[in-house]
Amino acid sequence: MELLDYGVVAAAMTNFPSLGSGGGYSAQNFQMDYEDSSFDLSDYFLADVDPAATPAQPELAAAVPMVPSSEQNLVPPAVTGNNIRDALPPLPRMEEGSRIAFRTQTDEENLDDGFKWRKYGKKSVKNSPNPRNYYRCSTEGCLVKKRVERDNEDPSYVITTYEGIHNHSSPGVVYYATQDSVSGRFHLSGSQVQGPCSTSNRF
DNA sequence: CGCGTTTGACCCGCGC
DNA sequence: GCGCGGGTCAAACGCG
Repeated sequence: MELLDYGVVAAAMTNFPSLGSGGGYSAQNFQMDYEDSSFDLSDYFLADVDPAATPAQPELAAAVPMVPSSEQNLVPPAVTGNNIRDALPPLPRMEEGSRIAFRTQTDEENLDDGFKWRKYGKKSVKNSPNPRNYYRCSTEGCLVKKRVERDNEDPSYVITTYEGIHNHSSPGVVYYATQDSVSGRFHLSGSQVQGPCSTSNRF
């Protein structure tokens, strides 16, 4: 298991833009699952969903711990009220085949992450009673895929695996990073904005 | 009618 | 070469 770099963090934000906001659910304790070595992906997030949390105050509290220690000097001293994409240092370009996975405690099978997905397949998986669903981003020209399956060991969790990077912005979601003055941690917040979907490339 | 879902068939890589 | 498992295709169907 490797630590995430900024590119992966950005991928997480880009691929999961409304985690905790747009879908009507909230994510807390957003962190890497360092212990889980059974997952064969290079990047693995654990997102615990608190259904009682208000959608208006989402937070992805582990943005800073995901930064490799060798690059922590790149963290800006304070980013309050700025777009997270402006606050972070230049991102390394993710290769096309990059993947990222989340484990989310939710009853929702198909999480609303702000993007429009089209289901194209369903397969039963060996050693798992739960089928795996395959989705493609329905935006024209976007080749991002995601797999969604229930956790074999704990059906209350849903494992969502994203493959690829969106070549367009999420419809109507903007991110803000704020820093907790007490803990020094950065908090990532998302909010819906009005207007047409931008199709410009990121960064 | 357009778009999304369902589902069986098909393809491909891998291990034996 | 064969079987198995994972991933994708595409026709049929449903829904607004």
